[in-house]
Amino acid sequence: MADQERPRKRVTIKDIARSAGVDPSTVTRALQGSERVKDATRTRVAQIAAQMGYVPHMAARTLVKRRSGLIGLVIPDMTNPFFATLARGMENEAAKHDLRIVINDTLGEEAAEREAIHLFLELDVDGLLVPMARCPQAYYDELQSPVPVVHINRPDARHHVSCDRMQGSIEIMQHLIALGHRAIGFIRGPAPPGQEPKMQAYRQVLEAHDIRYEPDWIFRFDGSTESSAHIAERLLALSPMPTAVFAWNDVSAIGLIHALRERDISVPSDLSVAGHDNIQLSGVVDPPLTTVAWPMYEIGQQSVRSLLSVSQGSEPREPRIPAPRLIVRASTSGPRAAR
Amino acid sequence: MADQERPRKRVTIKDIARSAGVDPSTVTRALQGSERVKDATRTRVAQIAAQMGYVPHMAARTLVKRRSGLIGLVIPDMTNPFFATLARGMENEAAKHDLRIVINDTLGEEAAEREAIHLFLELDVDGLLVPMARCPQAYYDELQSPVPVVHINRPDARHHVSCDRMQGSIEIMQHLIALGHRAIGFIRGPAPPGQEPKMQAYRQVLEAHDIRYEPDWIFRFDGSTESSAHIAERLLALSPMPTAVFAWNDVSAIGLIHALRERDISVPSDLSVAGHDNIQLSGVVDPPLTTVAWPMYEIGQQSVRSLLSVSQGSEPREPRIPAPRLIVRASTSGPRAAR
DNA sequence: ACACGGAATACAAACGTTTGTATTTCTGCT
DNA sequence: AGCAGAAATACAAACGTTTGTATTCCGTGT
Repeated sequence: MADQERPRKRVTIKDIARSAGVDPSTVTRALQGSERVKDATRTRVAQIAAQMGYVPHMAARTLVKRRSGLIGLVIPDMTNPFFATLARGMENEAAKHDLRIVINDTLGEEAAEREAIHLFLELDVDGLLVPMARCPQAYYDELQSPVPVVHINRPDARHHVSCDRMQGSIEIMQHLIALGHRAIGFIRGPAPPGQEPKMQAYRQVLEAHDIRYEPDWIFRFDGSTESSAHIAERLLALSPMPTAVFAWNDVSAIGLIHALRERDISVPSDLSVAGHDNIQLSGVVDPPLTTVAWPMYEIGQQSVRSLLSVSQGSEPREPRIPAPRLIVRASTSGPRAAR
Repeated sequence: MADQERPRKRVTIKDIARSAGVDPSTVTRALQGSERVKDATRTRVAQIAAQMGYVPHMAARTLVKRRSGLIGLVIPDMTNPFFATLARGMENEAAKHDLRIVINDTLGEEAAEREAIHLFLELDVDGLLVPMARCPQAYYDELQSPVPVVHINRPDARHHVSCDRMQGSIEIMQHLIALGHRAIGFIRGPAPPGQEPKMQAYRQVLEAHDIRYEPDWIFRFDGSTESSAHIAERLLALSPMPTAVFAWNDVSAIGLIHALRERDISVPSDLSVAGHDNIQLSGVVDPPLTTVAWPMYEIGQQSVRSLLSVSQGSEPREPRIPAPRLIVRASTSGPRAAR
């Protein structure tokens, strides 16, 4: 106990230099594998450094090189596995370029987002990756950013990587219609309806098939269990009742299915339900969800590549992102009447 | 287009000094709100700094102050909402002490964990927070760490914050037994059985009630759908069949329920299933899961507090963490025979 | 008028690297 | 042996802050 190891001084390059009997500058060069230092010296220095437990001091390096080798990632909601996958794609690509990703969570709050950006600016990151930014675009423009920013899924931004945000939803709708559904409800999320590409896709496909848009068939989900119950009630009160529902994400879809089952409506025999996002549980839930998977990993990789182009001053070529993928499982089937 | 804003030079304290007609040292002091500078100067400097868009350069500060104001958090699996909540508790507490949390994801891989630690060491973090460390304890000991480390849920570590890892499981088991179950199966995770507190709790409660331990009733879940199906098959092949199953986490419980339903076994009427973790979906799934919630947010807060004590050299007092909480929902009920 | 003391500010060194340039040390060639 | 040229290394300045100490400036009391 009480082993006071704390006031342990950091091993610096000078310590190594002294111990190796060379100049600090030779040590750096040796450690960097520079050609300018003799093989023998290089290995000797490396060995001494390892043995002394040398850890480079990023702050000092950042100071003189004027770049930190860090990329700041601003995550709105760590809880959402969606972003976790995105982050992993980024890390994978960043590693190839000797860059590291540091993450800051914002809880989806605008103030926290600003703070996160500020932290990263102080950290002198080489780039900023901002998925689903909360702050207005104007903020990112004004922020006469000394650092390149790439947004994810914000098509109006100066630099961005996005996959087609309507495509997956269109496929879901087409899938439902192909099954024979004509009366299809939609569950929307917290975003204003006008800015919701899923909603746009919903209306667009209806229109393409000459199906009338029914405002009564739009429901709003706020994340709570009560919300699901409420939607189920409203749904049951409708006549005619829709035969299918397209939910804006998997959680809302699963919540709805549960609320329906409690009311003796079974999915998909009485009503088809499709989700969006392909979260891990969507395949294991009962019934397994028909849903859409976005290529988040690839988007993550691509956004790092774009960031690199931007920081080299070259306009990144329009990124090619694989399309969202429709995943048909058991929560959708033909409507009762059509069987 | 092509607005070349990139080679924008950083505004430094010297720039402000020049513009304000004072010495750089006065600027720092003004910015820190030191008493040594005249009110008028202080406000003038602050104003100029704001107007010039000054952002402090952490690297420089870190260099001279020899502390970064950063805490490194090594997250094994960002995908797990469990850790997201933990991280938020940490952020909340850290903010109170002017500290910031930076996160690095390790995918649960040992090599990545080492790298993460190394990055943080380079970053000169003031502390390390390591939940569910993968690397052997010896690594953290040897790593004659120049920085305090607090582990989460690793009771054998020098400094750690953990909640009682058996308590919740004991309550689950007692709950099942109180319902009348005597034949209870257990689904274990990837960890070796000996190191699994849930398994220990399982056996301990059985023993306390003079119920014989049946090795045949232990199943292993690896995260896949097939694994769930396989467990269901094995379960059905048993005779007598257990009347309840305690699953080591919610995902495995939900997977099992699904596999059972496909085989016309309904939960809880034919078989009770309890989970662990209280993930968001556990309340919304069908049937809603009986499970255990760990106070991750509080653990997060406490671990930052402990880190602070450790870094001040004082042995942190044994942290008081609220106990895990049993959440009884619909996936458990009395066994058929007992009704 | 003078020294005194405190308030306000300026000076300068330091933190740990990197890097351009100068210097030394080799090597091979005549 | 002498020398050019390359190879290896040393020197020194710089990056943007902070902080201990020195300096200047003022008002006050005698």
